[in-house]
Amino acid sequence: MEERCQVLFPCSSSDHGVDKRTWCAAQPTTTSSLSDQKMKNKEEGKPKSRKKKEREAKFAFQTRSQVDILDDGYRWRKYGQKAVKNNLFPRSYYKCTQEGCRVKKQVQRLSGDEGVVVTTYQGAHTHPVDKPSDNFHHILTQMHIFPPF
DNA sequence: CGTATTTGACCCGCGC
DNA sequence: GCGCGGGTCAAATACG
Repeated sequence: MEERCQVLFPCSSSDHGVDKRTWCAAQPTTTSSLSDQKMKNKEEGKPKSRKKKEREAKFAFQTRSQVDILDDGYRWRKYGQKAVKNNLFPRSYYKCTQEGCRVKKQVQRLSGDEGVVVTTYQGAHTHPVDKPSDNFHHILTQMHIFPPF
């Protein structure tokens, strides 16, 4: 099956006032220190390990595809799904199954444009891709993005 | 039986 | 201070 994913446009700040600016949050600003550590343990307050939490590079792009999950060659494990406001379709959260690789990605299908899927990547992989996908590489090329993917 | 997905609970930052 | 919106965990379930 060849899911033809046509990249529409990356999330650039040079918008024309479209309602797609919410995805451009790739700013390294210390927006908020995510508590990626154990948050469940409220018993232990461990006030340590409070370092600067610089945000990982995050970039998003939209594609026109029939399937939500684009095959970029990596293996992802779904760890969450939440419904966002102003969107009829839920947003899916994925994590790279590679050990030590904390790359996250979220997929969101736009309501209104059912064929449009927004994919947001966060972080860089520590391991090379095992199953290269020419399709995904083509998308990155169109976006002028060439990370160590 | 091991691994991935599902799904509700939980947590946190922010706006009011 | 509280409620909302968004992000993550983890137990249960599905699937090979």
